[in-house]
Amino acid sequence: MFLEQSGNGIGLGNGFKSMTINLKQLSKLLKLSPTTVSRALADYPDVSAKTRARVKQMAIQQGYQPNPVARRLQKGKTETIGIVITPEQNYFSDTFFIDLLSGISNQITRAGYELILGVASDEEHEMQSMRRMVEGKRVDGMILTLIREQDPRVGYLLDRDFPFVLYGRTRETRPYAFVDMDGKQAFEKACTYLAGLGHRRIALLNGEPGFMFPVGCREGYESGLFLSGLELDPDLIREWKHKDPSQSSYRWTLELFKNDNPPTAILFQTEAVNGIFKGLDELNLQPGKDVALIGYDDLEIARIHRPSLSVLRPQAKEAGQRVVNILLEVIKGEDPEKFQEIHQVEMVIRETSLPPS
Amino acid sequence: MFLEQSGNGIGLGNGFKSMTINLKQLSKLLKLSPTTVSRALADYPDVSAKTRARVKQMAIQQGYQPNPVARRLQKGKTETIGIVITPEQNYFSDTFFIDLLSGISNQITRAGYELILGVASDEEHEMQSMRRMVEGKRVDGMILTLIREQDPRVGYLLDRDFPFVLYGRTRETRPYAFVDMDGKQAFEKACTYLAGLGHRRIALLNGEPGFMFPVGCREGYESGLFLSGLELDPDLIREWKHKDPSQSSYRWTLELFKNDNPPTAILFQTEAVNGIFKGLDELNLQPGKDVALIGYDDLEIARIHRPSLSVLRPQAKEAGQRVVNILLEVIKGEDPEKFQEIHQVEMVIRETSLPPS
DNA sequence: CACTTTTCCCAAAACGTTTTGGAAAAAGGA
DNA sequence: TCCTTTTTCCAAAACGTTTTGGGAAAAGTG
Repeated sequence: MFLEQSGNGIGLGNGFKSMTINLKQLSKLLKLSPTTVSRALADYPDVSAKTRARVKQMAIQQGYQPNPVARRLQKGKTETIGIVITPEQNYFSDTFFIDLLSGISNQITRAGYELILGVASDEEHEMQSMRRMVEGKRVDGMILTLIREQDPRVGYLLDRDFPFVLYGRTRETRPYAFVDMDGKQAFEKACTYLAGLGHRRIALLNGEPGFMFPVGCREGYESGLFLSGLELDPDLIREWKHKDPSQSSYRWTLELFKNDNPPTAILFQTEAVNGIFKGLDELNLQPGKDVALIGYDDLEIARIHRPSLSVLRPQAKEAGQRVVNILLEVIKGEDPEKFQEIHQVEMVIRETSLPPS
Repeated sequence: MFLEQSGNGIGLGNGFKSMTINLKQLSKLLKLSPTTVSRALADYPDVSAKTRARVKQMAIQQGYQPNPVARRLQKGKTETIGIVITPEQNYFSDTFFIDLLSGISNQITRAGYELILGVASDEEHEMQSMRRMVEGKRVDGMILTLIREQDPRVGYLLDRDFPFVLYGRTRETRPYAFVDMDGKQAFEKACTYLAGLGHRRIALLNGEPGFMFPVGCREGYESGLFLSGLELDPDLIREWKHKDPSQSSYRWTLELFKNDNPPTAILFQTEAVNGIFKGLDELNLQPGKDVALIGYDDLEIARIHRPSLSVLRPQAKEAGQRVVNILLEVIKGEDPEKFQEIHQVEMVIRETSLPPS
């Protein structure tokens, strides 16, 4: 008897039985105008408490949910934020990135937003994918990860005042919003800890230059050495490659111990641990016993290996949530400069950080 | 002089300088109606070749891109497809899943669609996230991965005729579209290969029951044994846990060799390789030399380990692309029953598949 | 009672497209 | 020339919301 108009239920070409009701139908059911129903659901003060309750109850009973596409058009917002990931960089190593993504996703959902994902095979496609999102008006804001020292994405977004937040930092003088882990403080802490145990030859097997995160790690390493009264020896610093962390770190491990005065401890990103273990094994050195190890990131391998690996543990999930909350503020129009967070990194001492033998 | 109306360029609350032009403005520039411009760009035959060319050129020059939100509202489609992933299951292990996702993402972009991602911590949230996408009219179709034997998601989507495609299969009598790897054929091939080398005691370290993919693996294993005239020995079959593949497979490896008549070869999912290597090491057994190994999935560790691991290699990227192409057909209204694909799995012989010593 | 204020509701416009259903102009046919 | 067909274009409606700008009724005030 009602609902004679607006042939609903045959939305798509296929037979999807849309059992959904729209605003007009709902308002007819309530004998109210669409305006009032809309405003009742949005808790506007100019609709009486009684009708508001009535509207809300009927909405629940009918399972009404406003069509997000229509709302987006009217509001001039996509209620969507974008992220582009690159598989080539071994970034999905175990739990770290997925934890970050998990924090991001949950917070986005909580805000009623959507997360759209791009997967790009290289830097060029990464930029292309982002431009499609931005220029195609598909997102209200962008989240950037795995930041490079010179990162064209940041300049691009700054140039058009498009809202974005970095997980990480870059070399850029204009202010922007970011959430970063205090890699410097973390490596400083790990380095002074090892020095405190009596280690005098501490090596750094760092991430690939060009990316920003190894920069902080190195600063912390150098600062840790200095605070502990140790000399910096360039022979104790090596960099593994993103393309194959295990292979390159394996080779550098072997090389580090060709040194006349080899290290008694190594700091590194946990991503590279397989290669280090393999190298040490080949050299008949026992991890933890003959060489102390502290990795950055608490991956599964770190926990299950025997001896278990001491690590620096960033709170990826929390960081992801912060990134989203900040981005939502920036989208609202807040000044990005106000949102520059550096999160502390916890050190988890397990079995590979003993004094030198 | 033109463009006096519709204050463009101040879309969002922030200062994003939208340098975009909309259809109305473009049509005014061309001294044509929006209708004609829209139809020209969509290659309708009822607009002359001359004006069509003129329109297209101006569109490019002005950088016009139709607002996707407005198009979606009018077309009654979201041009979006959804996927929900669960981090708890160690699914992001290395390159496999990201390859699948990469294939999915690229194909979706090519179709002008969007991929929205949900991250759920458990089965309940997984369902919740999917329902939000489906009932909230946020997607036109769903992609499901990591399928369980009894998977409520499939029944849910079938019940409401909502378009979806599985990567994998489930126990469900009603027809549905899927792309699956031929795990059975793969394990059969690996098993007969090992038997052909002279192995008589071949173990299976399989994935956790409840999920669908170990079912095919086991079938192939049993069939391979049968074809090779070998007896099935239940003592040679063990199952690792998704929560910690390494730890559980480590324990099962030790147990397998407590057998009076231990295996000379092991078939398994590469995900569990760390635990197996560790177990063999502890037993002073050399992988490849004392025990032949073939893993399912070609992860980085398989390639870089010495000896390198022989593997069964599914073409994840291609599968991802097929999943999307099929889903787009199903969304168009094609019968899902027509799209049931089982992809062959390649065997890559490396160094861990030698005859028994 | 007359006037003002507050409460509660709604019609119409707007968001930017695509589709519908012509209509005018040009071309073809007798 | 007159009628029919084809070509080329366009005004208006529609998609489903939210927002704007009132307006009628109720309540308060003197």
